[in-house]
Amino acid sequence: MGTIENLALAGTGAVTEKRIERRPLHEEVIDQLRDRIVLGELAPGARLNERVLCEQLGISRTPLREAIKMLATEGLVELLPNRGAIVTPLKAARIADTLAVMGALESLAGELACANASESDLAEIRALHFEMLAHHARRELAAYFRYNQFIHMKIIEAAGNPVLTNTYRQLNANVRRARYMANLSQKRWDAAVGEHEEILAALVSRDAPRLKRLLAEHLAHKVVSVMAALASNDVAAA
Amino acid sequence: MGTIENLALAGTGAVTEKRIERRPLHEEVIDQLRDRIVLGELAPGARLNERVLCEQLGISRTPLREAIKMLATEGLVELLPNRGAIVTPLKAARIADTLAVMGALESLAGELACANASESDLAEIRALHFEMLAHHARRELAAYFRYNQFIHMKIIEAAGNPVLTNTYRQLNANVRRARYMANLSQKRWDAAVGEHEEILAALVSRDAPRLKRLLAEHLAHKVVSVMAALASNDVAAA
DNA sequence: ATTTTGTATTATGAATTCAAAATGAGCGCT
DNA sequence: AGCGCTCATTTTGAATTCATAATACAAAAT
Repeated sequence: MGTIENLALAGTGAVTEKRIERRPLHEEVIDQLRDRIVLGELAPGARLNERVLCEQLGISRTPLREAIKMLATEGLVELLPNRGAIVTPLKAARIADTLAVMGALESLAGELACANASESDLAEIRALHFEMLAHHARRELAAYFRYNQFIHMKIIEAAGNPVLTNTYRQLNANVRRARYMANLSQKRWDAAVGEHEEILAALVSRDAPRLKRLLAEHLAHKVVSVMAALASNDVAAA
Repeated sequence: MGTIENLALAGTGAVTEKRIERRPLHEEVIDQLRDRIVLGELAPGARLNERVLCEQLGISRTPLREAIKMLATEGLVELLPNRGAIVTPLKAARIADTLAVMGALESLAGELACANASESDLAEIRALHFEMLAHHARRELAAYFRYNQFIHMKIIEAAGNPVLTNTYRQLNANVRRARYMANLSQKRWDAAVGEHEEILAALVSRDAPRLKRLLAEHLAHKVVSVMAALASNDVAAA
């Protein structure tokens, strides 16, 4: 089937950069599983039954197991020797630890972003910010969260340090799971939006010290709300 | 055989908590490979031939491939679709990025360690420090490096944040490879030891701001020496 | 009734097999 | 001689098979 597409493209002469790309199965699988874990579809503590997952994904155990091993080093699943794997339980202490590390990284990112962000980076962040405002105005929590994430990731990326981006992304996956449980109050939601306004302003004016402080405060609030959400339905112990 | 031991123990009544523990093969393999990569035995850019490694390690391809996938998410190897894996090339830019992130983490660690380190943590760090001094006195570079690493890791651990420890450890593995090429000068070596004295003093007196500053300076020097070492024999491009 | 022990079942761990892609050598061609 | 092309070989990707450990269950004994 890919062949036909290629012939068609060859005929046009317009080489769209759409490479054929057959992604390795383990990549496909890891993305699927990661999504399902982050969205809570695979709940914390849930067992990963290889046979079941194989049938659901329509693959054999080999690439599945490779994906599970990779998710384990990402920290999203835990390997229990001879007893398979479970989705890493959401422990309050661990989430708190993760957020602390993310705070340190955001601080670095703020500093670097003020120095290195391109004008187009800023434009994009501003655009995402307005999209987020739109969803806030419409009280669309899920969409708001998504753009909120986009903005934070984009700020990190604007720092221009791929290692930083990667590290942050991995840690983030682990707390995003908790985030989906956090049904933040209207007041807190409004406040968070306000904080984002300030963060954007600090970044645009490339005021690193102020940006760092704002990011730190923003994170501190996030810690409170996430921990509160966890406390309410924290049961998943090891 | 385990049975006999157990019977013998049962007779004594002294139940030593020595569990049998058979580690999964992929763990054994990942440790072996990680060591060989960090020590440079598997050089940056080197291809990982599955058949060859299987024979050397005396295992089948399945656990080997699992280990390789895990090393890939750790960043020590790169996966080239359909063409296997190579040891991640040491690029100066990437190392610099990694060190920047580690700096942010050390800063956090310093703060937390001043607040959370137990007295036994401090005692252990002091002990390691003296071991390091001994190797410095004898001009045993490799042993010095090892204890240097121990000390830094122990400070991180003393912060009492397992996520921080893990994250730092992974990043560290990536730069340690470069470190082995750094044949630092006598003068720099002596200076580094002096810095460690100060770091220890700041930690013992739990002077967080001072410790953070000292760690930052120490890292800055490390950046210089590592980058210099890389520049001299930087060839391994992707 | 409860606990323990033996057995059957199931799930995971690892090796092997099969398939597909990439590499490399030889060959004909211009 | 240089170049591209085909085909054999090698190597990786994925599925399957085999082995072993964990679990569930039933029966027997206390």
